[in-house]
Amino acid sequence: MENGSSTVGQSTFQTIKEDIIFGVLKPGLKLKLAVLKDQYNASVSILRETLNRLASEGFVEAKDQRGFYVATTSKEDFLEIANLRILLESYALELSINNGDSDWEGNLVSAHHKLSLAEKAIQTDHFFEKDIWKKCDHDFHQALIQACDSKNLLKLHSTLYDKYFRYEMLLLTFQGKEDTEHQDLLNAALNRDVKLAQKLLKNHIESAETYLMHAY
Amino acid sequence: MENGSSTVGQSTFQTIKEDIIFGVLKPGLKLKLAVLKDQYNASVSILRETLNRLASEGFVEAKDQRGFYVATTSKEDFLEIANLRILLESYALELSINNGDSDWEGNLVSAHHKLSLAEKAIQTDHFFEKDIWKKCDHDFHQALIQACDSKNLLKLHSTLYDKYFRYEMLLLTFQGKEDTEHQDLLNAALNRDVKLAQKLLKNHIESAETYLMHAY
DNA sequence: AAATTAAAATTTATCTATATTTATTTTTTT
DNA sequence: AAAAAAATAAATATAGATAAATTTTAATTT
Repeated sequence: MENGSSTVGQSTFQTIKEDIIFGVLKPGLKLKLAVLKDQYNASVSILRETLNRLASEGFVEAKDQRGFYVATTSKEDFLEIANLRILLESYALELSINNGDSDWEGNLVSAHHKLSLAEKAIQTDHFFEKDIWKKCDHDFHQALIQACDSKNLLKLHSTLYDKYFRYEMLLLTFQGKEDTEHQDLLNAALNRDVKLAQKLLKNHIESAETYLMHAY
Repeated sequence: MENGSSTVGQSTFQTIKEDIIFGVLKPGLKLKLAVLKDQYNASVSILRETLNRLASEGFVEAKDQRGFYVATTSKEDFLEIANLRILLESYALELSINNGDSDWEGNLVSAHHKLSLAEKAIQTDHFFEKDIWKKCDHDFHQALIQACDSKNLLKLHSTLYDKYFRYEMLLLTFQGKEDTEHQDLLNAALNRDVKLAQKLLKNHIESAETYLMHAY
């Protein structure tokens, strides 16, 4: 995973965050500075800055005087996150649908197209990179709510999405199911049907939710 | 403002955060490390950790390679925050009212009592510390939603509350108005009337909102 | 042998000094 | 006056040193 970020701090942050999301760094793992130093080629200061940021976002737990740990996972935590994602994404979706112009539609159609390509690829090509699909899924959901006109909301949603996605990665061997959910969501959004879009979104998140809960 | 926090990092974080919320550090101010070093008696490492955390929460803006700034304020930002607060706090309130046991009621009554004392004090005693009142108001709203049974939600709400509160501090000379809003909210919660409580909460936040918008 | 205590080793938290970039300001040149 | 070059300031990054706390290990006691 390349990281063209400008500073060492930025790229270390990105890398460790992704390693947590994709399960490379397992829940509960103690993040010893000396180990991370070698593993990520960064100094202690940079690592502490990074871990503080990640702790603030909730991907890392900072225990006073006894270091940092990868945030633990639980059924309860997952349900909280799923419900919050529904709440925020539904709200953002409504604003966005009522607000979106032709640029919004264009970007949305584009994001959906890329996503459907990735979904096809992932079904045939077994070695298709999960992180590409992740990015497409993320971009599509971002595109849906992009016109909500609230930076604060987009930021909150983005973090929540990442946390939700982490559970998908941890619990799913694969998200191989044939589905028209994204297509339906796209259509509802383009038809400016807020209620339907919200309903579909809720189902979309909850269906993954149900599926994931079995894995626990 | 005392800070009995365990580590230097924790207390520096608390102090700077409060200075931003209470307007000691003005919006847009450049936070030069050399200056902060003297001002807060902390080393560069600690300050960078702190500022990274605050940036992650949105109280500070981190510009790559050109340092940290106190987050700027705007009408739009304030409206976003107020609306998000209504969304999250309403949702949490519903969960909490449906969930709360007698402990919850007890804490709530207690928090309300302290708040009303502080509100009385602030009307007579002109030198009554704003931060005490702030804490009481915060504690009351926290107590309302405490039984929502979602750590993620409580964390998100807490940050949002602080941001909202910052605008109150920046724009309000004083919150001197006689009001029964908190009392009404308490009663609705104790009566387990979700709809009424949500309506009152919305009014509560929006009334301050209207008031603050005039100040801009 | 289990529990307690003492000692040693590890790790975190913190600060300082320093080097390296990058950004900004000032000076010089065209 | 605009562009280029030089000088300055500030942020970023690293390393190392020290103190304080935690964890592990060893020794002692019951």
